[in-house]
Amino acid sequence: MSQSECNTKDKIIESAIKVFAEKGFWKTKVSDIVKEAGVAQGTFYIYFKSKEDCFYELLSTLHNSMINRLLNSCNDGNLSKCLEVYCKVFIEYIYEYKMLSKVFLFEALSSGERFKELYFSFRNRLKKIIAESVNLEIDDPIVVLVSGLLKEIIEYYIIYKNLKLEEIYDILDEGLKIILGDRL
Amino acid sequence: MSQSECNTKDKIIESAIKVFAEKGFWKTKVSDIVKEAGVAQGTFYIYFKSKEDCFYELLSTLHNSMINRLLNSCNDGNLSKCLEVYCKVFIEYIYEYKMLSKVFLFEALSSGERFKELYFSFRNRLKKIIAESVNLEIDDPIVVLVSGLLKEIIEYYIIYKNLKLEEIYDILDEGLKIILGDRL
Amino acid sequence: MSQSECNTKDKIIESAIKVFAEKGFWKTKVSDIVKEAGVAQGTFYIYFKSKEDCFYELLSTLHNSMINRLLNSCNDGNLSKCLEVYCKVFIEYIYEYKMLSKVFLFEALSSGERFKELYFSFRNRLKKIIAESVNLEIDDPIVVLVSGLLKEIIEYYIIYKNLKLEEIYDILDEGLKIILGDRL
Amino acid sequence: MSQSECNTKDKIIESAIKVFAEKGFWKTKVSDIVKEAGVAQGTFYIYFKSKEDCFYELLSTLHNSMINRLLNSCNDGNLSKCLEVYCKVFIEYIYEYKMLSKVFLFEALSSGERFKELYFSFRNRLKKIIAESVNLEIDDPIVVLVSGLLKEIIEYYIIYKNLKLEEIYDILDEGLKIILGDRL
DNA sequence: CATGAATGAGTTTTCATTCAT
DNA sequence: AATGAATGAAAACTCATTCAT
Repeated sequence: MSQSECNTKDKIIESAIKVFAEKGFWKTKVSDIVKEAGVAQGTFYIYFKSKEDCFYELLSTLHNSMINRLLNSCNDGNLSKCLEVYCKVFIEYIYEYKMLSKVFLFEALSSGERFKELYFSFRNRLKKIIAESVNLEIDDPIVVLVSGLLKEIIEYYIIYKNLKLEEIYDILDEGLKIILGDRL
Repeated sequence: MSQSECNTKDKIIESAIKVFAEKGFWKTKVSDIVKEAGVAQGTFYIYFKSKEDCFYELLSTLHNSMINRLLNSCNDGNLSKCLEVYCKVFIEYIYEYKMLSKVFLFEALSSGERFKELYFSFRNRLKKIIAESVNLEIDDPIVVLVSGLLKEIIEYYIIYKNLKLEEIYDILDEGLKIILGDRL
Repeated sequence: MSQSECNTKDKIIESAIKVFAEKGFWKTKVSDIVKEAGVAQGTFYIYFKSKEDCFYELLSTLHNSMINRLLNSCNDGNLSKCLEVYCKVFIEYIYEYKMLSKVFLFEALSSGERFKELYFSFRNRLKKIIAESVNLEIDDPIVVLVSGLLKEIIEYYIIYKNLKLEEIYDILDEGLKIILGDRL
Repeated sequence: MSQSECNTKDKIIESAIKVFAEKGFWKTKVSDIVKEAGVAQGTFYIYFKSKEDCFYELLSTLHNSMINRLLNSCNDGNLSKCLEVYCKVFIEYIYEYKMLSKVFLFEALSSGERFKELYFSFRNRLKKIIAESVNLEIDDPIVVLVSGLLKEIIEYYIIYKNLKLEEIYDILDEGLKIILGDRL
């Protein structure tokens, strides 16, 4: 890849992330993205087959980057220690990219079939990581509860109430304490 | 003539629910709704100011009907008994209107600011009912966990995995047992 | 005509005049007129074949009423005295129905072929009256000048500048003095 | 390729002028204009925000071009000579663009508030030029009469009666003679 | 690669008019 | 006569995508 090729696509991706985060999938126009990126309308279609394609690529990339960050965040032998770390790293990540996450976690489900699949594949990977960290099956009630707790924290306390990270950690800790009980 | 054939607004609402459930907010066209209802394009605009307005009215109605069904479902003096009943009634309702709920619970967040507000106001009413049934504050970790559990069950086991109602109840029960522990 | 028939049509006419005067031909909706009149949409079509027809009837009526008022305003043997009276009565009439006149004098030309014809037939009747009052042909420069003076006064000093009637009369007098010169 | 084939905006403007002249503001559809221009519907909206916007731009341009032609038509030191020249040049211009002028002089008043303002600003510029050419104030009866004479000639003898230019000049001369009297 | 003008199918919305009651 | 719900043909405007330069 030539340097300039790289830069142009990166510029577009950066802008796409920004605009999608602001407006959501359905309301962002390709023209918004290219204006933000400072490139011509046609340039967009050199790098992406369509608006949908661009969104899809962004989603995949973000999901992979999240999963990787999670996997690299805990090498502790103590398994249930890892669960806590995973949850905190995940929340921290979401917190950092609040607007983006809103789109990538809550909009995917309504952006078409392809996106629904992508979304649930991500959810499954996440649950598997949680499950393995406590040596349980993916459908174990403990895993279900942790997954629900995370979703609730993100939707309600990060996106809606916009609490500070410390307050959010407290809510997480109290939740995990109840779920894990003696296991901790 | 049956009731549904008689009343034009009802015919449109029925069709709108059906089409929104199938296609989601962004992909349904007013022309889809009126075709389904067997009325003229202009007729839609006699009863609704716009597609958005129609969606909003449907959402409000559905939310109110859900809340009312919940409130009428438990007169038991035993509070924590009510929690279980509420959860089951709620899940049963969602289960019954699976496709619709998908749109109304997961699409609202990405259909514009008005809808986000409506969604969270519904969420709050729901959490308040849950909280009161166990005599706790809305931000008590127990309430947070129950809310997350319900969300997880709906999103994963009803919408995605499409499990049978009994299996879903089992998951709910196991979850509640862990959350409530000795309180049961 | 029965009493109630009369009343309904009159109510509609009154409202039509009001709404046309406010919004002009193209921007008034039949629904505006009937709302103003307090009758049903369909009632309009009992009395008028179409919106255009209604406008046409109003125009004709108004024109006739103007012409009649003019003709009855001067029985003086002194011809050039009549010219002055005619001009003042005409201006007074226009002044009284300012908004309406704007529509009926300046909008007709752009509301379709039928209306253009009606407008010019009115103009001709008016010029004939002016011409006869000074014993001249319709194309005599004096008549041309008087007609132009009236149009200018209406358009500029009544509609645009919104002057008081006395000021307008002064302008008229000065204009007529120049046009008629020794004839006065 | 000729100039007019080359430039898309010019093609649209040319077509817009033609269609507006034929049908007037309210009856021309954007689809008429683009059909005439041989471009796609969307292309229109690259160059104009709306039909109204297009009409406004055309009006402004035409007005400016008229005013400029007038201002460049007389350098004579003899002021009242200039008045005659101005009137003839103006009438000649109108005569040349008969259909267009009908729309632009008589329709503007009924095409919305913006257009009314534009129309009267043009009228004022015109009257100022006339007034200055005879060293008088804009509200001097002489100016009022000249302005009315022009309006009458255009409306009645050009647009309605469709006389030849020479006949029209005769009417103008006779009118001016009466108005200016000894000043000539 | 990059451009950006051009495309045109697609969608919402309006409103004069009809007609069964 | 009166109603007003229903109609459906228009019309304006949008925007993802293409393609000649």
